[in-house]
Amino acid sequence: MFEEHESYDPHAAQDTWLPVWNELDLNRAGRRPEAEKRYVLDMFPYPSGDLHMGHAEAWAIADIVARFWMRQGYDVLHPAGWDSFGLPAENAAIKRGEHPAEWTYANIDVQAESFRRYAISFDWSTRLHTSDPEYYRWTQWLFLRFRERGLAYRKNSAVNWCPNDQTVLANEQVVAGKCERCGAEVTKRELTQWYFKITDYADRLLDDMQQLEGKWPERVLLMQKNWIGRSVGAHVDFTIGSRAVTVFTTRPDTLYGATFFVVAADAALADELCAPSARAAFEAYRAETRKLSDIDRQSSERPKTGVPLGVTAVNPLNGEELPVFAADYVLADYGTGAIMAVPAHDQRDLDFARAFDLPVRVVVDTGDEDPAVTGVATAGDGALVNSGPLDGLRKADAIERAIEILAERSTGSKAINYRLRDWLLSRQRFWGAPIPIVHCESCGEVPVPDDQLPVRLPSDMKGADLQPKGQSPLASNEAWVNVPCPSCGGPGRRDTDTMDTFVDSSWYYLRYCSPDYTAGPFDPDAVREWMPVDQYVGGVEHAILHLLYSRFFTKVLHDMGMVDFVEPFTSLMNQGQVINQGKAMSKSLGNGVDLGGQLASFGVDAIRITIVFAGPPEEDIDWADVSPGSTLKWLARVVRVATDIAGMAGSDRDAAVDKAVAKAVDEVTRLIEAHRLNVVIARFHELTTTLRRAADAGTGAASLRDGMHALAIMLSCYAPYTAEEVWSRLGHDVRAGDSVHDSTWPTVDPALLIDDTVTCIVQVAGKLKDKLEVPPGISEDELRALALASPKVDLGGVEPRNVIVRAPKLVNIVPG
RNA sequence: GCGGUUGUGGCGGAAUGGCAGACGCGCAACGUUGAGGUCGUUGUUUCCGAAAGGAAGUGGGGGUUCAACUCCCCCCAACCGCACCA
Repeated sequence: MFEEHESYDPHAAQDTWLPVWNELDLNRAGRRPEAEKRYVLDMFPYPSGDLHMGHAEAWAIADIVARFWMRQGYDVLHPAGWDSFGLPAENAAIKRGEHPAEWTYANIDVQAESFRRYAISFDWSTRLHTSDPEYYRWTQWLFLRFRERGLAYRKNSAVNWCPNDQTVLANEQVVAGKCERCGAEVTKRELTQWYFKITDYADRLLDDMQQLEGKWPERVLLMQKNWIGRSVGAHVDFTIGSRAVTVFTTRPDTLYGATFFVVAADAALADELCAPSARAAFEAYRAETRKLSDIDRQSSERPKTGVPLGVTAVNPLNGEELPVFAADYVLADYGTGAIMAVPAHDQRDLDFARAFDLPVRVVVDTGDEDPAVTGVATAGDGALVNSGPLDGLRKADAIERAIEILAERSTGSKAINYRLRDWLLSRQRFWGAPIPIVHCESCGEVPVPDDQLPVRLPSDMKGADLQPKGQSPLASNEAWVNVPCPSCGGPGRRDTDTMDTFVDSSWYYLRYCSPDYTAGPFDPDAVREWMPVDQYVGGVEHAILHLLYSRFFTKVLHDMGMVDFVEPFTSLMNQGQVINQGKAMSKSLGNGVDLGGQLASFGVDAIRITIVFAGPPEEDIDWADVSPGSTLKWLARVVRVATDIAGMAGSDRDAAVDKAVAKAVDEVTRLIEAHRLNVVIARFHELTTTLRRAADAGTGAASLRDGMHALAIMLSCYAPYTAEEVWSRLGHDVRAGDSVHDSTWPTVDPALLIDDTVTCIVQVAGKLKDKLEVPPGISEDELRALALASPKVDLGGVEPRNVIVRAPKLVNIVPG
């Protein structure tokens, strides 16, 4: 009965509606001043070339949430910006003989255009770039405030060094002993560097996770918890010569089992303690240790090595003298860099003891075999033995008692230690925010006064000027480096390091609330309105870098009185990766899928829907398993059905259609709220089929029009162009401002959700035997009788032992 | 080694105590068409059966329950994170 249709051309729809939307500007935050605020945020992109499949997934997910909230009447902030400082720009600049800004801003323009075409509902007025002086001015300002609070400081220590990128790395940027960015093996260097004192916030970073429980992925919270690595134990003072040397231990109960003492070979302490007679051997060993890369050093299969330092340490509990060794299995920067070794109850100590033929003394009777014989240390619970005043106590009690005794003698106390290290933030590279400090012969470290910020990067350095040389390229720019000391006016030199780009990204979500604010990093009123972020979306790879740093920044800003919350991101979703043929896309495998090509073939909407329909948002998508072609077919079907319905005259209603629409809207609403974005598409398909069939039947025109409106509005979150096309065909004048993207989520009449009859399952011994259509209000007794009367229920004449009735849905008959 | 996640048709996935396999891909058939399918309809877990129907079935084993993909215990496999952190 309906006319033949021309096939739906998604690209024509894109060309039609995108310019109209740009004109209408419907995604502005603050459009609904009276409404409740919602803040949706994707982890902002790094401008490395054009958008790829990974971007397409992350932003599709966040965009659905943002648009859903807009349709629901919230005032939504969905901002756009770029994390635009960083190494790739610098490397590209060296290769091309340019300034890094050229490559960076050209890429940003490409990505911005792609985001627009990909129909992300950004409020473009928020646009920021961390490499803009207007932005990094405030990154520098924050650094200075942190420094005033003692949270940014300089120290000399052995640091992670990437020989390829020629820069230091934070602990978090070393993955399995390799540079997170380039994969080169990380080595150690002794350098003076800037640190943020994140360890001061270790406890609060742990404790405040309570607020995130259930709203952040469990595994992210666990990763952070393990990364912070809180250990409860004791500090114990041993005496070596005339000095006290403190160790950290979680097992003070095993003090009587200590048979030797170990100091980290690369710690200053080892050097200080070393007896003259042992010096030559020690220095040779230390030199060996320093040559090892982290990746070698961290292997637990490596045999234990070490050298005696020619001194002894006195155990404060029993006065025993223990030989002192320097070894590389003790870490210089964990605890105090020194340990008491209890080989019976610690595997590493036991391995060392066996290698060096040292005594093994059992002090906890765990019921296991003697570690000295088996080579397996026993870490379990048991009664203390050979331990003087601790004998007979169980492990937990012995730990407490040992600490009491130590405290009485002032040779120890309860202590908490963290695996978390301070955040090394200085980098010996060019394309980052300069550290706003001037070094002066007479005044020392002098902060650049606030009114002289930003300390701008020089614009005249390009290409080979930026070549890494072990110190920042800025150091060779004499005109930039030499400035008068802000304090005394004498000759000064700028700090030539730049900040880790993770500093930039630790506060961008605050800047988005008032991107043009000039009186501070953000307008406190705007932040009070929008923050914290209601929905944050990003990859799990940032579980311990960006997310931990941002939480730290927020807590510091809270302590400074600048924000009134302690957690920046209320809810977090980690989207999965887009892979191909079972493997991550990579150049070497040649299995990359080009987003631009996919969009050219199938259009934006088909790709967005294909991505979310492929599975739950947090699961990986294998592009080899999906079929954007069939998604496009369905979109075309929706447009056809809409066109047919738009052409139907009449005001008659169809109760079945009304019910189906109400149910679909009700379910879709709840599914989106629960982030079950893939299941929503199934409901869309079903609703489309319902409308198609009813339209073919030719009745209920008014119901069909309402139903198609509801579908268009819901679809607007997923397939913005197709939804607008449908909306327009239904008679709305989009150009005049009547856009589906300014529409309101359909309301549901609760009466329509109640069915006249319910399907009741009849089971015998838990197996399905019959289905009955019954009124929803049926009584238990009626239903029981009805079920027992079913011809499908054959009990062989035996009385049922039990009949479970869950009216009106189920009857389960348990035979006798 | 420690910690965690996941395991459902040929495939992606639905169902989180109550009809296993929604929805889609693929495959097949029928209709429409001059033909084609980016159109419409139907079928499609496996085994037995012509059919009606029956049996089995959510990685494996055990348990709780009237009832288990779902909750509990053990095992296996794959993946992820941390890894000499005292």
